[in-house]
Amino acid sequence: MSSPKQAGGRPRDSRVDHAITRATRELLAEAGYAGITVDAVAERAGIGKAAIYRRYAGKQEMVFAAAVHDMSIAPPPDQGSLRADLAALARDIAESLSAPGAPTLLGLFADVSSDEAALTRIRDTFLERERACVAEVLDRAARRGELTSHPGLTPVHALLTGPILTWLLALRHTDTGDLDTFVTTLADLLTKALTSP
Amino acid sequence: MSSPKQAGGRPRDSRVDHAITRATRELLAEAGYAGITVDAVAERAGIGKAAIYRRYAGKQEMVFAAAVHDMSIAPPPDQGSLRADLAALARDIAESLSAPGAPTLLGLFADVSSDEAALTRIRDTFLERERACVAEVLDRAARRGELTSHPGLTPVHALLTGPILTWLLALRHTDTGDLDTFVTTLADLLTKALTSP
Amino acid sequence: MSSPKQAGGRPRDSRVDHAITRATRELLAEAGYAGITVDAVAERAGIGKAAIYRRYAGKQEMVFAAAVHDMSIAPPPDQGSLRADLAALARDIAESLSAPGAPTLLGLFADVSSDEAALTRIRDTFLERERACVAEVLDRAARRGELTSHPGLTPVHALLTGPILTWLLALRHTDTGDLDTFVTTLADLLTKALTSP
Amino acid sequence: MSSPKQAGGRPRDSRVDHAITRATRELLAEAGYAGITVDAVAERAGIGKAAIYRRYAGKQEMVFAAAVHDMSIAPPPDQGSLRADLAALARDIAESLSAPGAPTLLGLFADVSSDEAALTRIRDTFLERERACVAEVLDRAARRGELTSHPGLTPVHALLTGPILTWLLALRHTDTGDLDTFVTTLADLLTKALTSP
DNA sequence: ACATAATCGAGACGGTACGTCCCGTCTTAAG
DNA sequence: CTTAAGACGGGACGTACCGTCTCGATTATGT
Repeated sequence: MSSPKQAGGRPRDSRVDHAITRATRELLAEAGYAGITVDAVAERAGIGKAAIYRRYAGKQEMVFAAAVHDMSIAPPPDQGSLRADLAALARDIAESLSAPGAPTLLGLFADVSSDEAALTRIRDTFLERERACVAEVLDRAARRGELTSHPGLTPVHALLTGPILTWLLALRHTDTGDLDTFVTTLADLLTKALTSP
Repeated sequence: MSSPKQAGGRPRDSRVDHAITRATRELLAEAGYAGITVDAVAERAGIGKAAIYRRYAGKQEMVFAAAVHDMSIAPPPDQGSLRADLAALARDIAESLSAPGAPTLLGLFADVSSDEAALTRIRDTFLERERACVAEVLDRAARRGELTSHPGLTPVHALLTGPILTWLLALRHTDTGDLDTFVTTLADLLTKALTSP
Repeated sequence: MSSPKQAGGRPRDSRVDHAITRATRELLAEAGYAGITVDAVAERAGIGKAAIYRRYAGKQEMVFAAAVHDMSIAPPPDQGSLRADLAALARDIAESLSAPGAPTLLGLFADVSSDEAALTRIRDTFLERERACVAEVLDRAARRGELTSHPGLTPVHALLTGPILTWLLALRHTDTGDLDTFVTTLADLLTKALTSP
Repeated sequence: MSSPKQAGGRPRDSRVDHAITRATRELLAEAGYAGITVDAVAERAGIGKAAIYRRYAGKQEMVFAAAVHDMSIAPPPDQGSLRADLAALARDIAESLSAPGAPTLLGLFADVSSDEAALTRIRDTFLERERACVAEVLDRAARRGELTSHPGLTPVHALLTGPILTWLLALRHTDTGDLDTFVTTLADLLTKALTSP
């Protein structure tokens, strides 16, 4: 993101970095991904546009940098069982994707969907953390003896994140239940799918 | 979508409708949702912009109309078992979401995420069809005696569509397998989850 | 300046042309050539920037079009003598170059001095009119018998316009006299130079 | 121009002064007044921008300092007659204004035309030298008895510099003759104007 | 010898304007 | 009333300069 070059000259002011990130997050929350503008971020942050474009190649990178910061996720503490671990992880993922995260992430994916390099960067930054959490949870289950095998990391990851994303985006308004109920049901179904012989 | 007013005067030219739809789809494939412009569609279609805005309320509606046409799905013929039915349905959904469907749908969702009315329209047009297919497949399983109960339509729908969407968008590049393998694994896991006691 | 293409489509709105020209002239008078901006012109005129860039290739062309309109010059009515004709013409030129004309013209010359094509266009539009006036005045003198020969159109033109421009730009603040006095002295000296054997 | 403060500390490096001046002149010749930038001068000179702003209050001063260095003129040696003196002086002035002098001077005048103080500084530095030369030439003529009276320093100055500036800027491309011919004609006409009874 | 102080190149800073692009609307003439 | 063409007001984009500032390093002078 930032240029690694920092030989001579005045160093970057970290207060500017924070001001950009904070302003971006505020405006994402207020106006959403579609409604954010670089000029508005600069004005809100009290900085010049050049300071933004010195750090990020464009609006997408700026938003990405601000958004992923809200989406940092860590493996949940061991809950004692696969079902409880999955429920905890699902709750974490759901929280990280909640407003304004999900639409922002979606807008980003849509915006960069024809830019393979940018897509890869987003994937690597955001998805890899989730993937590592999934791997940790499955490892624990294997160590407990709950699982002797599983269908692979990617399907489990997809079955965990995909339904949550879909529910938040589209099904929330259809469903009669709330997010907690959905997440619990999801963890339950996923546990069955993995532990069924 | 189209204006209901069409009393007297020259009737709309249906070739214009088709030209708009075809041009939109071509440009979606070439440039993606973020890269498409109304001017470009009009030029490619050899028509005027007014002809588009007479039919659609905006860019989003135009794209939506063109995109959902590729996404119409119907309940698959009875495959004899829940597992096979789920696999067939998953395959149909995966196909309907394949390029350029998924990023387009995402861009639309992101664009309209702050417009509740438009969001509802997209949801109702696109998701209801899927939901009906899921219901049909579950009904068949119930009639066969494979299922005595299930956790509700929405969770099953989410567990079917969500992982496919996520895999197409993000995990495809990580996974070693192909779409068919993933879809089969998904149907398998889902069957276990539903039929496990 | 304007594109000659005008086959189909909505025609240019002449009120927009006038609004641009008026706003440009007002802002030139208020802020000078260096202080004018395209955004300010658009705002003052109550139009979009695109309407300006549809007509002019850039700021320079816009300013030029507005400035030359103020600088139209015509041969003065026959004053009965070369001296009186020159005095009248000098007065006209001085008026056409007076604020904000002279600095504007200068800024333009400086701005485009490395663009031979633009320079030629300015020259042709502005200087040719003056040159024709000089020619007319010399012709009259020849018909009256005041002149049997003259050193050429260009030197006379230069001796008329050059001193006025220089005085307005630089010497006005040094000189004790006013513009009228200077113009009279100039016409007097020029008459002597031309009629001296 | 330069700050008078220079009590303690590291003294200014005169190589920096020369590098600035040379780079400014090179870039003026290449890109003209409108095309020159402070960053470009600094880069070309291999120095930092601060070194420029430590010496000059702004771009205009920097350019002015570099440009007038090419424009210093002195009274020509006595040529024995008013006509010859004027021709020699006209030639000197023409040379001092030749590329890139004239457009640069113009750009400066246009840029500072709303800044009375800067305008005065340019005028005093540049025009006063010319004015002194004109005075010297007229004095010689008076001492020779060629002139008993003249219309004042300012008109003569305007009639000498103005036509040359105008010719260089605008008429050069129209005229069939060259600068030498024009300068000779100018000196001739000016002599007639001054010596005619 | 060593602190003081102004210099140096490099480059980030807040601003401002540029010229381009697109949106959704409006205005033509032709059919 | 629809059509193709295209101008309209509005507004965001990303770039380029301006003149200021901050960094670490250098280079003289005054003690």
